[in-house]
Amino acid sequence: MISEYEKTRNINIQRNKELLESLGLDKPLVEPKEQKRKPSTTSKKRKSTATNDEAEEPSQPATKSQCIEIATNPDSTVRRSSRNTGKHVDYRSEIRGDQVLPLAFSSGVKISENEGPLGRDDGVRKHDPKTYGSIPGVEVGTWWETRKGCSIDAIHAPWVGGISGGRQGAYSVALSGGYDDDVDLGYAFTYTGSGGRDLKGTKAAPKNLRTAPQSSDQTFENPFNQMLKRSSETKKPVRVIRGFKLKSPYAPSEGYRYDGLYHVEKAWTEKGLNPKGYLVCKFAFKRLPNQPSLPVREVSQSDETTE
DNA sequence: GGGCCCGCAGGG
DNA sequence: CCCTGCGGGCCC
Repeated sequence: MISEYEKTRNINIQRNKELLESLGLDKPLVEPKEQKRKPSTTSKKRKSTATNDEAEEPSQPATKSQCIEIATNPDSTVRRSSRNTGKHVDYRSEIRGDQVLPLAFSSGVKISENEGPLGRDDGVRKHDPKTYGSIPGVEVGTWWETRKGCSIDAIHAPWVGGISGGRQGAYSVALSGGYDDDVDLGYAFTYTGSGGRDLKGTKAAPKNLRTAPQSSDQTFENPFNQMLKRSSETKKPVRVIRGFKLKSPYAPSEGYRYDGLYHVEKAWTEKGLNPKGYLVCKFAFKRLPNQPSLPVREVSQSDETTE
């Protein structure tokens, strides 16, 4: 028995896929090369492309070779899971003891060995997140345990919000599975806008939430949705991070990963995947060429509730 | 697992 | 100031 929710979701996903196809986004511009991870033993070097300024120019994405050359530091690859926070897990002995590696590492979900926050530990930014294009020193594939790390490294400033931007368009977006009918092809994806959620709850039950179910239409009046629409006009590059909650083969198994620059190809509205069919703002993203290929999860996500 | 409630950075 | 938002921690 397929639930109404499932049915609507399948329809929406199909529609969004067709939309991406109609835009020519069903295939990557460049076929991803095979991801070879050579077990280098050279010391870690972090190339900081010292091209600051230029908030107007899309800065160059890091090349693939740059990322691969970063060596594996055995001590720094110890990965903590946000799900295990406060559980007093000795990750180091876990790895050295029984050779169990965290999934994010063993399945090759990372591209770069970079692990944030980079640079400073005091939480002060070295770079301004209110810029278009890449952030100096932060390679495509850089991984953080929490959204706070993304913020410190100026990749995506908001700790919760999915969209950050300015007058000429969005600076960055976070894909974290907030909307079930979004389609993620890696090199292209659909994204749902902000708003239309009742974050306060009722007077009787003031929840003071940060996220909540859809309870009204989204519109392009919403400043964040407006920014993304602007992006589709100005073609400013948008930084994209993918989070572990995203249901996609391109999602990291833990934490958040910087996946490089995308363009917003189209903005539209459609009936969203919610009980009342409230309208949502939708956006089609396309990844810019000449960036490291995205890692794919080996374990397929068979979390379909097929019963 | 789910419910609740919190700080925080950003934008108006 | 105010309010928002694809987190996260804690408690159960």
